[in-house]
This record gives sequence, C-alpha cells and structure tokens, in this order.
Amino acid sequence: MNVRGRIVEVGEEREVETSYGSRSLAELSVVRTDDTDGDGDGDAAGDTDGDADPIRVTLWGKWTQSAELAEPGMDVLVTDVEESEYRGETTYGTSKESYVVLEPGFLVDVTNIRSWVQCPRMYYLNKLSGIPLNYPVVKGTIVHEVFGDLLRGRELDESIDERVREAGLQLGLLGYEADEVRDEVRRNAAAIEGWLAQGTLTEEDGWRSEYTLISPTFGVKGRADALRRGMPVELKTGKNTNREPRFQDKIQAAAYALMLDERGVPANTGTLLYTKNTALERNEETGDLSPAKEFSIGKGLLDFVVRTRNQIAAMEFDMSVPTGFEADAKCEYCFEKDTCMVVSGRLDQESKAGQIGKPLPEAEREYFDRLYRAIEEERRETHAEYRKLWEQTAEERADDDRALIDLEPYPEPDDRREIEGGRWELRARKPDDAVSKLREGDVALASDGDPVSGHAELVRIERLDDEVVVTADEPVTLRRLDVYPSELSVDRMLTAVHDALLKGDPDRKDVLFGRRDPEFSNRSEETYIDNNDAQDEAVKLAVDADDFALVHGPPGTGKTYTIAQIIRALVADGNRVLLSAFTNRAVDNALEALREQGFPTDEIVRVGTENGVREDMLDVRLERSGDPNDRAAALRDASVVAATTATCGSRVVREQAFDVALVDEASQLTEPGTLAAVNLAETFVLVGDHEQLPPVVRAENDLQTSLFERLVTDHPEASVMLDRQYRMSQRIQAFSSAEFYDGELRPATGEVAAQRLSQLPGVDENALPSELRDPVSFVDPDGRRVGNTNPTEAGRIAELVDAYEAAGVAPDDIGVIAPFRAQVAEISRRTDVTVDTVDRFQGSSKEVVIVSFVASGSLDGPIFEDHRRINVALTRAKKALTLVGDADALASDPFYRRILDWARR
DNA sequence: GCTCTGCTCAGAGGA
Repeated sequence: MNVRGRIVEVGEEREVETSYGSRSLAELSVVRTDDTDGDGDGDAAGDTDGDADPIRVTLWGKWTQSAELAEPGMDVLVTDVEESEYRGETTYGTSKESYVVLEPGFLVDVTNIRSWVQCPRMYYLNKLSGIPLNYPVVKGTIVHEVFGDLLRGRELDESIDERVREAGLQLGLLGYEADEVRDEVRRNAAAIEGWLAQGTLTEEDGWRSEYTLISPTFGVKGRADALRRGMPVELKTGKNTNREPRFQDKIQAAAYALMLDERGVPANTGTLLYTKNTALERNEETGDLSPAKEFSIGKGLLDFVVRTRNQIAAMEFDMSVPTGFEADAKCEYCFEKDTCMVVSGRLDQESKAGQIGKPLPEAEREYFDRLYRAIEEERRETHAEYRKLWEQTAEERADDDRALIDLEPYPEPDDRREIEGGRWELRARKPDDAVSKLREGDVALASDGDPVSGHAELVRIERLDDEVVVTADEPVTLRRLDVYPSELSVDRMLTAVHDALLKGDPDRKDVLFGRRDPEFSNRSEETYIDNNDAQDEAVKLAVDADDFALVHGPPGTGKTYTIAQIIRALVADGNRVLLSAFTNRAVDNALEALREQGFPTDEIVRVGTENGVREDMLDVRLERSGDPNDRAAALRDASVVAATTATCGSRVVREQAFDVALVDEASQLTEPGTLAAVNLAETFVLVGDHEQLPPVVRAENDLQTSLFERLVTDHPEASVMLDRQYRMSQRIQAFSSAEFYDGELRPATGEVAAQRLSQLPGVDENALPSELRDPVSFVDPDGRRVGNTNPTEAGRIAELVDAYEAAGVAPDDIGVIAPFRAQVAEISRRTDVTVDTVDRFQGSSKEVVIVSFVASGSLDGPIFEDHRRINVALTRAKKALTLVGDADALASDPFYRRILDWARR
C-alpha cells in the first residue's frame, strides 16, 4: 500500500534500538490526500486544511535524509508502507520495498539528476545559463543520432553523412568542416558498430532506441538512449579511462531503470557505452576490447536516485539556490569553476567554489530573484500539464482539447510503414468531430491508448485531418495522441534573464534599471513618411535611438507598415537588424510588408521551423542542413534576420549579434521573452499596444507585465503613439479611442471615418433589418448562459449573419468573436463565417464583426475583468459592429454600461 | 471561473 499526503509536521531524526540493532528514524505527520475511505470517490483529496486527522509515517534508515529535507506544506508519497497498530492508532513505516518521494508532482529530468550528482551547483548553472553552442556537445548529439540510426538498421555511412549535414549550420558557426566531423563521428561510431557486431544483433535481442519515460510515482521524466532486452543503455562520447563507469552515468541509467521498474519491467543491469574507449582499453591488463561497461542495478542504487531527486525537489520547493556543499564534489577539477564563482559573486550567492567579482546592484539582484521565482512558478504550471496526462481520464483530456482519443489504426500491416532512416510512419483514422490543440508539425505523444503506463512514443504530426499521420523512431499502435508539454519556453526565459543581467552591457542595464534616461542623437533630418506625422516620428525615433525607442500602435494604425519603414531606414544606415515578434504570424506579416516595400530578398533570413514559417516566406527561410561554411555564411551575411522571440533564445540565434533588435507584439511578451531578442542587439525598438492583450502566462505572477508597458510608463519621452487609424469608421472607433487612448486615436482620413457598408460591392444597407442599420448596434437575444456557452445567443448570431449576407455582404467579410472557445464552437455549428476567440482575432480585422458576450445575469469571470480583451474585440470591425448580449448583465458594470450606451446611441 | 503561442522533445560533453 502507498501513502500520499501533505506533510504537516516533520520530526527530528533519532536512533532507536530494534530487533535488528540500532537504526535511525524520523517521523512525518501527514494528512492523506489519497483516497483512504475506500469508496473510490476521492473525497479526501484536497481536504488538507486540517479537519482530517494526520497519520504518522516513520521513515527508516537512509530515508531520514529525505525527512531532513521535508517541510510542512510539501507533498509526500511513501510506497509499500508497513502498517502497524500502536496504542490504538494505525501508523505506517517504510519497508524494504519502500520509496519516499518528496513533491512527487514536481517532475525532475533525468539529466538534472545526473548533473546534481556531479555537483548541485552544476545543476543550477545549467538551468540558469543553458548550454551554449560548443563543439563537443554538437558532436555528441550527432554520435547519438547515428547510434539510434544503427539500432534501427540504417547503413553507417549514409547515417553519418545525413546527420553531419543536418548539423551544418551549428558546425559552420563553430568553424568546423564537414570532413573532419565525419571522420571523428566515424571513429566514435566504429566503437558502437564493433560492439553491436559482437553477435548481438543477429539474435532476437529486443533492441529499441529513444525511449520516452514519465514517472507519476517518482516525479521523474526522461528519455533513454536505448533499451536492450529491456535494460537501459546509455551512450557516452566522452572519455572514460577508468574501469568503472562514471558515477553520474550510472545514476542516469539507473534513473531509467527506476522508471522501467514502475512499469513492471524490472531492469537489473545497465550498460554504458563509451565510444572513445576501444583504443584506450586494449592496452589494459583486462584485455577488454569492449567500449561497453555493464553494471548491476540494485535497490540501493535506485534508492539513491530517488533521494537525489528528492534533494532537487526540496530545493525547488522553496526556490533556494544550491551552494555545492550539498555534495562532496571537488571544485578544483571542475570545468565550471570560473563560471560558478562569477555567478555566485554577481548574485551574491554562497558557493563552495567561492565568489569572484562585485555583486550586481541590489535592484538588479532583486529583479533577478523576482523573475526567477516567476519563471519557476511557470515551470510548476507546466508540470501540472504533464500531470494531467495521468490524472485526467482520456475523455477529460479529449474534452479539454489536449488529446485525440479513439483513433482507429488501420488494420495491420497498413497502420505502419518503415520509412527512410529506419523510422516509421503511422496512420489512423480520426473520429469526425474530434478536435484538439494539436496541429500539424507539433511533437506529440502517441500511444496505444495509455500514454503513461502503456506503450507511448514521441512523434511528429505530419497530417491531421480525417486521417492522422505521424512519424516516429519506433512503431506504436496509434490509438491516442496527446499534447506533450514542454519546459522549453521556461528554460529560455531563464537564460534570457541570465544573459541580460550577467552578460548584458552595463550601459544597457543602466537604462533598464532607471539609473539613467534613454538617449537619442539627432541623426535623421530625413522625412521618411510624408502623409502621417506620427509614423514618420516613429521612424525618426527608432533611427535616433541610442538605447531604445517605443512605438505604441493602437488598432489599425499601420504598425506593420511603419515597422517595415523603420527596418529599411536602419539598414540604409548600415545597421544589421533582428526582426522579432511573439508569433510567427507577426514576424511573417512584417517581412511581407518589408518585401512589398522593395527590400531585397537576398538580404533577409527567416529563422524558424518549416511549419511555423508561412508558405510565402519559405524562400527566405534558413535551411539548417547543408555545408557548414555555406550555412553559417547564409546567417551571418543577412542584414535582416527574422525570428520569433522563442527562436531568438535558441542556441544558434543566441550566438548572433545585431545593431538593432525590433520586436513587434511587444505588449504580448513577458519581460524575459522580450529580453531574449533584445539581448542580441545594441539598441532596440519595441512595437506594441499595452491596451490590447497582455502576455499569456499560466501562473499569476510578475511575468504578466510586458517590458513594453513598463518602459512606456517610465519613459513616455522615448515613445510615439501612432494616432491615425486606417481601419474603423468614426462611429466604431469612438468608444475605444475615448476609453483606452484618451481620445487621441482618430481616423486617418475622412474616407476612413465615413466608410459604410453600402460602399461594398453589392451591399444594400436598406435590406438590413432596422436593428442593424447603424454602424454600431446592440441586440439582446434574451438568452441564458449555460456553462461557457449561450445557445440562444449563438442562434441569434447565426440569424444576424444571414441578415448581413442577405443584404449582400460576402461571407468572407464577416467575422464573429466570442470570449469562450465553447461558445466559438456553439456558433460555428450554426454558420460558415469565421468564428474565433478574441485572442485569436487580435491582429486581424473584418468589414463586419459580431461580438458575442455570452454572459447573462452578472459579468463574473476573468474574461470580462480584463478590459483590454474587450478593446481588441471592439476594434476588429471596419464598417459594421454588432454587439450581442444580455443588456441587464452588461448594465450591471460601469464599463460595460458605457459600451451599452455607446452601442445603443 | 479563461484566454493560449512558442519550441522539435530532451539531451548532447569537457578532464
């Protein structure tokens, strides 16, 4: 039996005499959160605030080490407890089989356990700074890929050629030639091949490569290089002159064994494959020619893995920083010693290696701590997403759009096909009505129906319509496809903050931290845009900025056009420019405008995945694979590099340097997200509108305010607001202008102000029902909110769409906006025009927009509290805007009351 | 109570 719950009290470790001799123990008081009453309804869950009686759990032996790390408030799981009666009370204790897991909901990566074993500071430093582009790592990756290819039966030379080619860009940036890399990889691969050839591949040896594992019990996730007869095999391209495998390597393999145990397939042996070892070991007295080192994995080693994992989880629980004293690693031989000392010196952290240099100013350290915490909170939320893989039923996940279930694989053998490189293509039929967040190009978790304890593979989605097609390293029966969460964006935020503070230019930091004001020099006498003063001013400000310039662009004010003008002016001045934005769509829109203005295509490079980059920009997309020198030159020689901010944080782009970084959608970016782009340039230009949607973050924390908003507020003198809008009629823009832009947003021309539906070809305004005659109208369908839908309202909206169409408006010119996805679905069922959430509508517009408010009775809910979202909804329409909702509900709130008054005027 | 885009995923190593 297992015990799971929330710790309320932690006892001191003490020695007691038992029948086995003297043993140490520590007691925990735990309020159980697992289902203890056996009725299966789980009603004890979450009931941790003290009305349930705590139970006593005794941790014996080395588990007392984990007890020392335990704190009230932590979750704990103790497996295979022994139950006993003591003075009428049932108590629990660890048995020989037990594991004690602190904060099992916190998912620790196997590689993190590995680096913690080397040194806890190493774990911290890796997390903070990421691993920069360096040759040993790139080469190691290639050797691993070749290893996987060999296991899948691929021909060696073909594999090496392709894998080296794929790494072309990285190798080129590092200054390596393809030939020398191929030779080196071949030497490493020879060791692998020789070992594989020792009679093992001919028999049924049960090999498989790249095995993804997630452990709900132990709070560990990771990916094993390979399994052989169900036992973990890890490949290491480094040197190891000892007879024994390195301890941290053993721990890595043992961590995979632990997760295999949980799945009921015990692995008592681990293998480490050191590819540089053949020549070295040939001379040793053992006569062992093999690069493989086997070792046995017993319960003691597995316990050690779990205790190490607990150390990490406990440290992350209170977000403290490891000092290095947690382990007995020796600093004098450490590669990271200098980095370690600099980081601890700058951030004023205690560390075993000591400190070098002066601490950062207090304001910077506070900023670091604040964002570090916020980012780590975000990481927790990502972990919660992983947990849903097993905590939610398949149906719940499907309802949440996080999984496609009940896929029907084609009858064997048509459900799978071996493709190039020994990989697999898998196919299944998708139930008609199934929808999800998954998109073509995504990485997802494919499974036989159970993604955690069943057979699951990480796959790439190739096609997603009535048929599902995915590619995978190994075949699986394709019955279910789950969203696979990623910590990537969290990791990149952390490195962006690290780079900004620890590697950033002191001059830049002086402005960012308000120690001096942003400076401008009078470089430009030119007029860039002659029919719009604010746009022209924006270009001037950007060109003149020595630190940064801010362009505030309300809806329809020609932001994209201005961005293209700014980039052209900057490049004309001899600058190398990084163009970035939160979404791929915004990056491509800006590039499109740039190209339309005649900017030479051969000076542009678009960095991004094939699926992310829009089709019409693929011709300038940077192909990563190819000849190293050629690939590196393609990137280095471009005067404009365009990429999302997430890609700016990637290893390759992080190596680049620019004169200016221009970031669009800056108001939708977290501060670290913006820093990822801004870090790479001397000066920066941020374009955005903080009166529209803020950054999307999972946790409520300091990431919700964008750098754009902070700087606009602190330095209005460094900003220009584009005040002429080219989208909406006067009547439509009036509310937004008054409420959000101090009345300063105006139509650019009389034509814009006076535009009417009747100007559209074939439209007869008189054919509209009277309630829709005004450019802004309000309709109360007298509906009721049901969950996040309002079916009556949805029905009425379909009728309104029909009315517009009957008056001659083309379906393509009509858009419907609703606050909830559920209502979007409800309306979509009844009409063929575009229906979407506010969030997805940001950035686009339609001639006619109908907004569904859904709410009835009251306006409770976060979606209505953020008025910026409403601003977006109300500013998508050019000629006609119809609001549909419950008048009484809207009138109950002053802000919505004003909307009502405006619409019914 | 809600909105939801990014990114190959995670891991690849030095002495």
